[in-house]
Amino acid sequence: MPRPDRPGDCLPAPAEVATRLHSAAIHLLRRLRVEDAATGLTGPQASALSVVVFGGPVTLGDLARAEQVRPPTMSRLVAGLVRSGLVATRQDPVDRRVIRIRATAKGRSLLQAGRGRRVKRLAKDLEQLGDGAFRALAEAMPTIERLSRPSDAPPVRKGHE
Amino acid sequence: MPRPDRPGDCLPAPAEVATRLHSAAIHLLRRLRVEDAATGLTGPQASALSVVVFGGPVTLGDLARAEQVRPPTMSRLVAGLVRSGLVATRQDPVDRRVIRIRATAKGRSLLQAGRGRRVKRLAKDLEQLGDGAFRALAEAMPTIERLSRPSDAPPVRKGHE
DNA sequence: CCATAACCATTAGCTAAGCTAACGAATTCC
DNA sequence: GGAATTCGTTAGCTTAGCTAATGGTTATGG
Repeated sequence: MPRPDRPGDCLPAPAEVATRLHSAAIHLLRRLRVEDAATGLTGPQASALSVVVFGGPVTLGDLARAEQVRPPTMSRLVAGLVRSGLVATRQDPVDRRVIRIRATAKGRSLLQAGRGRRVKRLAKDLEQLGDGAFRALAEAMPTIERLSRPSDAPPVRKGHE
Repeated sequence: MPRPDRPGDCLPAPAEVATRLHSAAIHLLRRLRVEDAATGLTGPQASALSVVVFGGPVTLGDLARAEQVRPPTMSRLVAGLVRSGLVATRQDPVDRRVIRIRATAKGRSLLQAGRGRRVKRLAKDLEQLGDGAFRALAEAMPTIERLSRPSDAPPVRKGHE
């Protein structure tokens, strides 16, 4: 078992980390998409729903910014979620240009179910990882999330749990 | 500065790691897509080209399996790469059903250029990470790649450098 | 106080990526 | 040699992204 953080071992080049992270992200999403299909949600829909569930009532523009997507794209995503009864929109009474989007009870429970399903899928692999590898992953998560967020992170609380 | 791997600190729940990894992968890809656009390649095209460049001549079916995609999808991706002159296809002389896909010189140099551009984008963030965070990320990379690959990893060498 | 500017969301129209089903060509097997 | 299998492609659909243009609301300023 290699001692990972001894001071002398050579760090990989940033170029290599960037490329491998890119490739890994693509393939990870492809794997998880299989599980997401079971919820009836696509990846982007699930991600947007997560923001709505944990971030409270939010406007479409905020949601688009949080998801790093253009307003028309988010408009269509939200339309799908409304059609499925997972979120509800309401016109803001004070500024009638904006709409407030909030999750329904159905949306909240579906998100929980999706999480359960995704976990069940990864559980096997996470078990096989061994304590060291899992710990390494857990410790890298904040860094990965920071990299995944644009340099000026929006104030919208992503609220994963 | 927190000492990260002391034995007593609590590990996060696998459910949380799974969900956060899912979300981070989505957002990371969205960020990198901006840079990929500069190469004229989309994410899936760049990923497939990477396999062809480092994996040597490969059949379409192998490529589809390596990229976890159905043959028709890969067929279209390869067609785009051929149209751009980045890969060349040739019929296998012994089994004339299969085609051999290999990278052109243009394809190899474009992949290098794309890597450089992606690195330049991430370099700023990687610098700001600090040594500890970068090291944590580097150490988690093998684990992430393992999670991103289907349980029975295909024998095709992905060869990221 | 009304006109113009700015802002928010949507519509229209495009491209890319993913899928299944069906098919043509080539190989293998009996 | 004919049937079954395998490989790749074609056809047709859905979703996700984008830009440009539009309509409705609010803010500004002369």
